[in-house]
Amino acid sequence: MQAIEQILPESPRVTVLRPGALGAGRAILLWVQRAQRATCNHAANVAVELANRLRLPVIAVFCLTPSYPRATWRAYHFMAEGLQEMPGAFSRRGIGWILRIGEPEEVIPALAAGTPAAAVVTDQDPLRPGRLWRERVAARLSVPLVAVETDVIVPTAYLPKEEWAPRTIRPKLRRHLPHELVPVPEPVATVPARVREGPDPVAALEELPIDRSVPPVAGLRGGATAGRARLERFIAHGLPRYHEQRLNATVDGTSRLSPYLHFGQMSPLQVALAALEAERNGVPQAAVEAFLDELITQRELAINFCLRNPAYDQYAGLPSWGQETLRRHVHDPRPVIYTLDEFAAAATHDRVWNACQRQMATEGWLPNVLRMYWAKQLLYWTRTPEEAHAIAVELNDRFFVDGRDANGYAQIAWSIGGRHDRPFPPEKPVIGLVRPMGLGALRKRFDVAAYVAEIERRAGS
DNA sequence: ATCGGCTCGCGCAA
DNA sequence: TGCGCGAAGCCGAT
Repeated sequence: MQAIEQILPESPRVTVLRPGALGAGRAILLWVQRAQRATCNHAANVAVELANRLRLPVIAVFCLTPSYPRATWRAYHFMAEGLQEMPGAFSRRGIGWILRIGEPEEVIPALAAGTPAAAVVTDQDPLRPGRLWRERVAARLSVPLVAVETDVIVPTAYLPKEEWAPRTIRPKLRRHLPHELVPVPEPVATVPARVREGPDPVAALEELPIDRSVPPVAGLRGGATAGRARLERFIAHGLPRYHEQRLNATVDGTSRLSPYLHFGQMSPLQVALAALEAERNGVPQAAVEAFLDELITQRELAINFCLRNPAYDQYAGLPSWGQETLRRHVHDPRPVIYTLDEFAAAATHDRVWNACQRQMATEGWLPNVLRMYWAKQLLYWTRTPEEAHAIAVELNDRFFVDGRDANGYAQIAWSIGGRHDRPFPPEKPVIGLVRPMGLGALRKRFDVAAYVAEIERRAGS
């Protein structure tokens, strides 16, 4: 039997997680985990090309697991709406679909043995839970496992070290963009798979032991179709003035695509190509440049942080200068201390902060500039910076539809401890040299009172 | 209204 | 080894 390494495409996106000879299987399994979409998916392409060569069908599998840390009804509902579209979307490429409830390390090896599969192809995830799943599945499989990276524009293999700041990663990413910012092919399976198996994912949530205290967001729909509609709306209305308005929390000028990107319902490449297309159609270059810096530089810096720093969601993940300066001020008096529950209930003395927390709790989203203000204020109202960091992660992951995401962990590390940032003297009480961000910074960008009034109005109605 | 200075550490030039 | 410069700030001088 042929070794898997010999028939895979030579690509920095492809990693063999379990080497070996191809099994005498009847299908290639495509284990869908992070890239929950049927198009613009390099993992699906590798699976289809491999299967076509072996004259086998491709079957996509998704494991709906109840055990994901801090799994909420809100996030799972959004994800499940996306999963509902997948059997149809995959069938247009001749790919089958199986949805199973259970842990990947049980479901995937059992399915691979039962089918039987010649090999398993999956996507990549920079976060700890996804990496652990892949390790455990690889250990239990008896056929090869191949991971294909499809949720970054520039493959992470080109960035083997932890990057210091946007200015260090930007030129490295830029060098690769001419080669990476091109449409991906959409090969169709020549041996179609007709299998459609598994419960309706939204209905299946009823049975899962997830956190029901955080309900789905009213009026927000998950899935590739809703994501595409939002992308088109953003390109038409938000993108042309993005460079002027992205820090204005009272204008809906940001893309709000992060939940769709988080669950892989959209590909960042597809979004970037749409922005470049808009530039050819007359959208100002400065606007597109500012947007692509968020989508590519900042997003892939966050992914690099999570992939290369084992403490990405912990206090130890802050840079040493940040930890040291916070340490020096750990005994500075704090005017008031709140508990996690008081924060979660938006019950502080700060109306602006409470408005942020309220929007987060009801809409599962917050404009970027307010995420920073929100996180930085926690330093003043907790006993230690470790506690501030832990509370930020806890509330981020509980309430945001795009929680448990590399972007969130990087943004918290930036806000609280200056990761990817620099010191800002003079040294101030509590925060030391960490860049301050008070109401003044917000007022420079938008009408803060109008923002608070709008959130309080929505909460009252 | 705009501007420099404030600190730290990286990346590059020399 | 030196030098320029930076995720979204703040303060005070002009």
